[in-house]
Amino acid sequence: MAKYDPTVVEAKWRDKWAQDKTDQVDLAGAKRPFYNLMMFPYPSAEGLHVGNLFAFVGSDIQGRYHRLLGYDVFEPMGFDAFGMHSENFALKNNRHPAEMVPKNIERFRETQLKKVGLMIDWSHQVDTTSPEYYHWTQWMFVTLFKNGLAYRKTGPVNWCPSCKTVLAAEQVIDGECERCATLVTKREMAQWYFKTTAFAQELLDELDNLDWSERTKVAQRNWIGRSYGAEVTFEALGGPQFNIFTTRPDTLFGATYMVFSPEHPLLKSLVTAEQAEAVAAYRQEVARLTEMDRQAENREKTGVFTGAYAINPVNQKQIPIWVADYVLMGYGTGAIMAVPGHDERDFEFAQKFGLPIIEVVSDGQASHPLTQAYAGDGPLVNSGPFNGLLAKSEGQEAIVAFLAEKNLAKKTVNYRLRDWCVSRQRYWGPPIPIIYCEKCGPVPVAEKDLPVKLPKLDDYRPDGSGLSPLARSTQFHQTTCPSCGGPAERETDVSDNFLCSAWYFYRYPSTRFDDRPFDPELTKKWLPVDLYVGGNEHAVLHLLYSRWLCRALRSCGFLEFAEPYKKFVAHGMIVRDGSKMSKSRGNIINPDAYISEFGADAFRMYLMFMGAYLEGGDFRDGGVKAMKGFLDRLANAVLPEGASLEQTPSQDPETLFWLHSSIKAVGADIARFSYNTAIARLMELVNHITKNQVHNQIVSETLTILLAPFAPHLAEELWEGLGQRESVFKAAWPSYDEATTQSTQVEYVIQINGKVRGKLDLAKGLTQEELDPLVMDSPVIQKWLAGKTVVRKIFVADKLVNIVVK
RNA sequence: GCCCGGAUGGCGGAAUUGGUAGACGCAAGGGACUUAAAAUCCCUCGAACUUGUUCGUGCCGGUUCGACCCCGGCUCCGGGCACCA
Repeated sequence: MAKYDPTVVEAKWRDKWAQDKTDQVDLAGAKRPFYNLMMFPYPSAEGLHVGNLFAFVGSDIQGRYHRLLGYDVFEPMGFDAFGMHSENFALKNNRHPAEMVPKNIERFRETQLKKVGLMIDWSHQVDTTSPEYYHWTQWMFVTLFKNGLAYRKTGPVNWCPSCKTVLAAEQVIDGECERCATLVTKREMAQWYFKTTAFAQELLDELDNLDWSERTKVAQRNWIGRSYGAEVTFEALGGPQFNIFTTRPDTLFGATYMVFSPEHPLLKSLVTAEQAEAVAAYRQEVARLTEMDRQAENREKTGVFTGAYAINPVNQKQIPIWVADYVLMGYGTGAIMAVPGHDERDFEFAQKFGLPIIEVVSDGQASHPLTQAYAGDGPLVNSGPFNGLLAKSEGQEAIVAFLAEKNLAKKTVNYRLRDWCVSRQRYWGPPIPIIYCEKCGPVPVAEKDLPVKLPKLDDYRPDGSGLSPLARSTQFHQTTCPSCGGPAERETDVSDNFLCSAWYFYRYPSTRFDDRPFDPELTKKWLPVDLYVGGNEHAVLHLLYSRWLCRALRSCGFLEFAEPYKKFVAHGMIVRDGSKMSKSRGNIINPDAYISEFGADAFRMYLMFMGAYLEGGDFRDGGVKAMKGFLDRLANAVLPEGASLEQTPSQDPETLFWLHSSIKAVGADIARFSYNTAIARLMELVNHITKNQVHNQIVSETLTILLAPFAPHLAEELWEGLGQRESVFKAAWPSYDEATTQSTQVEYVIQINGKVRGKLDLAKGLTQEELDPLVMDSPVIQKWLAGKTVVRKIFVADKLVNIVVK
């Protein structure tokens, strides 16, 4: 087969696959289930971008490869269509998301996704905006609420003034809104939270046992942020007791003042009359700051004395209590003991406000004024009975034990992770299924009344009032209490879009059930997901939320496993000509144009060839065309024009060597996601076949199967051309003979003092004794040995001889 | 600041355990075919010079018979965390 027309060939097989249901799997009857999941896209109006395709194709190769290995592969696709991305886009274009989103989905699916040659079982789609789906998203909420894992609380929240909604901590990136990069501010609001912190320890510990990309695990570990320390009880002079958290209880004797966070509830009762005004002013000033301002790098410390004193439990010293915004209410207890001698921040603060600095851990130098905080280890000094103990290894234990006896300290663990704020004051999301009754309080909507349908509001703009646009619909928010039947009001916020995506993969196998979110039998059979491929940008968002939800559902008795994904692989990012793709640079790749000109197969192969899949790649314009050229050569190597294929197996040792080592290498490369080298192997095999005019049925069939995961349309066409009736994906991945992959001849490298001086083509498996005379007699080596003394000879079997001379 | 990655020809990138650096491809140059071009095929392609030798995997040093690979110290780039006590 010479040059082929990808438009014709690909359309033919697309239709045939649809007609024959080639990509569908018998979920109930599958014997070797393999759940191959890719991160579902949000159907933006711009259409599928090349990053989506890069991700999908790399995942699809795994799906197709596993199918050829004999697995029943389930590779579903869906649309993550609720959320601010869709809504903001609709707002910008003055349209209604309920009209725009279905059109985008249609376009994504029909004119883009289906043309890429993904092995998707379209009979099990998920659309998070359909009531059949968000029925169960709401059920998740109700279930979590009933099991004490969802609660409502008033407190400071992250507010995006542009999106006019609150955000979860995970959605605030460098103080800015993840969606629109507007500076996030703090606002006091009543919001719904999920208790993510309830499983912080488990989520962290289990990372060690997961088969995940290491960098994803590192990101999660950082985010969960566990630190060991102690909670110590101080007493305010003539006032209440309060707790502080510290990771350095060994430095307790060095505490020269205390700091309360401006949001600390105890502050009001501590402040003295003289300082009340100053503290109130300071608190107001802090409240006005954006998150960005407050956490800005190198920002000078600010703070105000409260007038109150605390008693240090180790030595009964009275130390002043300050309020400062470098102490955060959301971490630990919102109050700290300040040890300026051994903490940089406290040191800076003490310097600025002239507070005393005491050295309690010796840095090994004789007595000297401290010019910076010393955070190293060393013997305790100025610490009464504890002097001389090694601070970190001995002092911590001893001082905590001493206080614990009086019930004034205990060892604790603190996490950076916060509970997940799930309320959103927006329109385009699943309404939170809660009803507020004056008598009964917050009551979940009865399961029989789910879903709470999102009403069609013509004016769905967020108004910044702190209430969702749904609050403007009396018809929506006025209802009756499910518990007592009295008049009640609905919650009008919708839930965070990340709730929709935290459970979608449970739904795929069970899309045909409308009386349960997921079927226990099918879930048992297909979950957890065997392989999940996606972008690392979700390392602490989607991946953490879905891990948490899995544990939550298990603790509620709905799942039998704790981790949703057996294996997660983070693919790399694509750049173009060495720089990031962006609209402003105008260097966005339009996949459709390449696909219509060179075909999906050539485009898939180029995407996989341009770099390491796990690292990402650099897209160069000529690449797709060159890849089409390779596919033409490959087609002609499989079905040579003007020649017929010999039907008996090839006897040529060189051809057999190439064939078997290609099978071995391509399989191994796919297994380790090294697609670029797998394709390079295919090129080498094609080069061998072409150069040596190998016209052989078995060679052609093998090459076709090796190609199939990468270029499925062309593989089908060639397979048919080879006289096969069934899909190539019903064939089996070829096996290879290990002995044949080992050639009998080996090139021995001869080094003199580690430098290559010659090569000898000899039989494999020679012993040092056999090889030695051959090496020593070879003229090239003789030349180098002349006038030298051989000191030593290093022999590496089947590889090299290194002669060390003087 | 702390924690992860990474740096290899003109370019994208290979190198499975410390053992031939530059696989595979792109671009470029030369040639064949052609009236010509396109397409295709063949050859060359890290650098330097004395043409068979020296140098060469971000920089400096070390270990080793031998280092892109291991160790110590840096520089730059990408990512994560960051006033988290």
